[in-house]
Amino acid sequence: MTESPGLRERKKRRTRQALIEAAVRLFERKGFEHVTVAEIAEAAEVSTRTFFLHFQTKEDVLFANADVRIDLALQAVAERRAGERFPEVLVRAMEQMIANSWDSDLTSGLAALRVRLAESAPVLQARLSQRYVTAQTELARALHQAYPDELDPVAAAALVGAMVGAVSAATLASLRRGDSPEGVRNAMRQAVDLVVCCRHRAN
Amino acid sequence: MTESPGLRERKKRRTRQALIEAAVRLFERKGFEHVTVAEIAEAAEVSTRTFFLHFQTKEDVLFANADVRIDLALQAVAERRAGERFPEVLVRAMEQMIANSWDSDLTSGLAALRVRLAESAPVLQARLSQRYVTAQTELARALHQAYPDELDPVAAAALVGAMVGAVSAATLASLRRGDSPEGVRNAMRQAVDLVVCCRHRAN
DNA sequence: TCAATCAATACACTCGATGCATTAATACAT
DNA sequence: ATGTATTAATGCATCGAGTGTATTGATTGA
Repeated sequence: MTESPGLRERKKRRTRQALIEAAVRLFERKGFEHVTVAEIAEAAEVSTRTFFLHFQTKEDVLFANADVRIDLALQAVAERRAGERFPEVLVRAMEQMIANSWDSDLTSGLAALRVRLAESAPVLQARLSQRYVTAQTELARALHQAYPDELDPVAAAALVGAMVGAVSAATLASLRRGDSPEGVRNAMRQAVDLVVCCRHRAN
Repeated sequence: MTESPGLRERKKRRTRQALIEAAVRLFERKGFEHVTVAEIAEAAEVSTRTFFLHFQTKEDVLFANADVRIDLALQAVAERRAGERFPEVLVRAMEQMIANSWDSDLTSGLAALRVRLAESAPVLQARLSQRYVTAQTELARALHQAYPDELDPVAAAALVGAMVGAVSAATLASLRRGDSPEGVRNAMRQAVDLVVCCRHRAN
C-alpha cells in the first residue's frame, strides 16, 4: 500500500518524532510554560527554525497526528448505509473517535498529559478546547449535508454539540480525576448513552 | 447601592472603555491579526504598557465583562429552591446565560463580531472555545456539589456538557449564518429544548 | 555525473507579554 | 492646608513565539 517512503522522507519523520519525544519529556519534567521552543529543538538536536517547520505552534507538538480522529468521524458519516437514520450514524462516528482515542492517546497516557499540562497553561487549555469545538463544527456540517432535509445547519450543530459536548466534558472530568484509560473510555461511552436518552445497550 | 466610585476609579474605567472601543473599531476595520496592541494603545491615547494593565492578553479585550455570565449561571444553581430537581436548575441557569448574552453581547453585535473575527484568527477561535469549556467545567462542578448523591462528577460533566455543547454549537452556527440577534436567541432556546428531550414549552 | 528538489540552517525581524523602576495624580488623615 | 500613602500610568529593557528570506547540503531522478 505505502510506497517505501524514501530516505529523505524517513529522515524527516525521524526529526519530527525526535521533536515530539523531546517536547513531551521536557513538558513532563518542567511544565508547558517553562519549556522554550529553543530548548526542545536543542534536545532534539535541530535548529529552532526546524521546529516551526514541523509544527505551527508550540502547542501543536502535543496534538501531532490527532487530526486523524476528526477524519475518522467524517468518514463514518460519509460511509453510512442506505436507510440509516442520523442518530445511529452520529453514534457510530463517536464510537470511531472513542476507539481511536483509546488506541493512540489514552493508552499512551498522552491524553492525560495534555490535560495535566493544561491545568497551568491557559494557551494549552484554549487549544484543547478549540479542538473539541472544531470537531463539533465539522461533524455538524457533515451531518447536515448527509441529511439536508431533516437537519438544518443549526439543528445539526445543536445535536452534534450535545453529543460532542457531553463526551468531551466527561472525558475531561474523568482525566482530571485521574481515572485509568479504561475508566476514561467508560466515561466517554456513558456520555454517549446519556445523549441517546432512552436507548440502553450492553456494557 | 454603589458607593460613588471616586475620581481615580472613574478615570480608570474611562481608559479601559477607550481601549475597548479603540480595539473593536480597529479589529472591525483590519481584522484581529492585523492590529497590534501598540496601535490599539495609540488609538486610545495611552501607552502600550497600560493596555496590559487592563487586559491579560490581546484577545481578552473582546471578552471584557463576559465573566459575569458564568457567575450568573453559578448563582442560579446556588439559589435553587428547596425541592427543585437538577434538570430544572440547569435549564434556569442556561436561561440566565441566554438572557445575559442577549442584553450585553447579542444586541450590541459584539458576539457576531467575535465569531466573524475568529474565522481568520486561530488564537481567537481557541479563546472563544475555551470560554465555553470553562463555563461547562464550572457549572458542572456547581451542579455536582448541589446534588452530590445523584450526580457524580463525570455524570454532571456529561449532562452539563451536553447542554452547553448544544447551546454553544447552535449559537456559533446561527452567528456564522448571519442570523439576527433574535434568530440567535431562538437557536439557543431550541438547543436547550433539544437537550431537555421530551419537554415542550411555549414560544 | 548533472540538475532539480527539499529538509534543515542561519540571520534578522516583528510582536505579544512581563519585570521593574519612576512619575504624577488622587485619596486620606491630621 | 499640608504631608503621606496609594495607585494608575509610563518608560525601558528583556524574553520568547513565530515569520520571511536567503543559503547550504543531502537526496532524488535522469
